[in-house]
Amino acid sequence: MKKKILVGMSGGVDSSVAAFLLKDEFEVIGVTLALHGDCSDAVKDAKAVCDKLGIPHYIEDKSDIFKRYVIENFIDEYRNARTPNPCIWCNYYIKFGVMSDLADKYGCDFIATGHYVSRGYDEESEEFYLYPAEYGEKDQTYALYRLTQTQLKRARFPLGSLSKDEVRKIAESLGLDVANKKDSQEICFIPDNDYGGYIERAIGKSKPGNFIGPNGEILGTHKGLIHYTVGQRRGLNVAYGERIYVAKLDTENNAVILGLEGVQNTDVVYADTLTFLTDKKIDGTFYCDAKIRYNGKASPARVEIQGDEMTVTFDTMQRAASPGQSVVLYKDGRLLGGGIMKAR
RNA sequence: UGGGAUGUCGCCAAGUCGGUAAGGCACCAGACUUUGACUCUGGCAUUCGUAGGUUCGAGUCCUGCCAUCCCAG
Repeated sequence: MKKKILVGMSGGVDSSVAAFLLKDEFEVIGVTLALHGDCSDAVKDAKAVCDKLGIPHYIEDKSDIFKRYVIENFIDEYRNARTPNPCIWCNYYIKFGVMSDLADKYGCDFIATGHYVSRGYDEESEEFYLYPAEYGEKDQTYALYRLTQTQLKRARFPLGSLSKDEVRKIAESLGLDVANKKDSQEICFIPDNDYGGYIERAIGKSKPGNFIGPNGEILGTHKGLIHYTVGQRRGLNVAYGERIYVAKLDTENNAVILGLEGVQNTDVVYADTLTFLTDKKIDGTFYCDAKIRYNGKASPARVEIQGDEMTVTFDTMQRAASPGQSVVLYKDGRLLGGGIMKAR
């Protein structure tokens, strides 16, 4: 008898094709989570796909827990002049947290998503690991670095070795309406992409302050710290004569410190809230590859871990490492783990 | 009030002997992107403080006026 697997269906191409690919090996059910706002389109699309694939489809409203674990953290981080990455926590708490509970509820052995990552099993350590998608440009390991062995044990990622093109082709061949649906982007719970406005609606207007130039001069008035992030150039409305970037958010003085090209670069970042995919103890100093943003490639770096904090020193300068974002480590082609960056 | 200087796009700024408005920054749009950013591409002054004059033709020459800045008072 086939094992039963729960596929998280967002209504997009990726999860749809993932569900299809698992049909041979598993008894598949599709679940769409209602997490925020109006999900009717996503639900409708996912339902249509499931009907076409001939698998059951369920809808689960988890907006309360999404709000508590993802949205509130997002707002809190901005309130502290940091730049959060909500997708990281959503994957941890929702996609592989809540979904695990749902797998139990529906009697499923496994959980699958449409992430472009691959999972492997290491005989020696008897542990599962994740490694980047074959087509690197779509790799999503960065967003999954907080997963644990427990979560990994249950997870399946059917898209790890496929390209986006192939996935769309499969969807097309199945006659799925979502085959050419545009990729989702931006923060899912902020459809108009105005995160500043979203936060201000939640916690009130952010307090304006000064833009401080490279020589300590006042260059203008900013709209409130939440509107800026390290490395940002656009939207400053400061005509300095050459490109100028946010170097630092100074919460003490409610000021945005600006600097010329180069100030946003650094070769060392500090992180805490560490987590690793292995259950084994990771400690000490070692070399590996690391990256500080979702898009982009990992660069060689030296990692020094002390307790729940680490210092990552890159061989080459990195652009715009913002407190609140994650630094993710890779070793021997595998996802190792990572942490949340903080100001020194 | 005397003497000097300047007034070209939101900001900075090119504009020879008058020949039919560079560029940078900002801004806007698009591309890229399951986070924030970055980056890239495209757009962006029928008009040169203002009113006249000279000229085939003026941002560029002449005159008046206005504004700003500086030095004298």
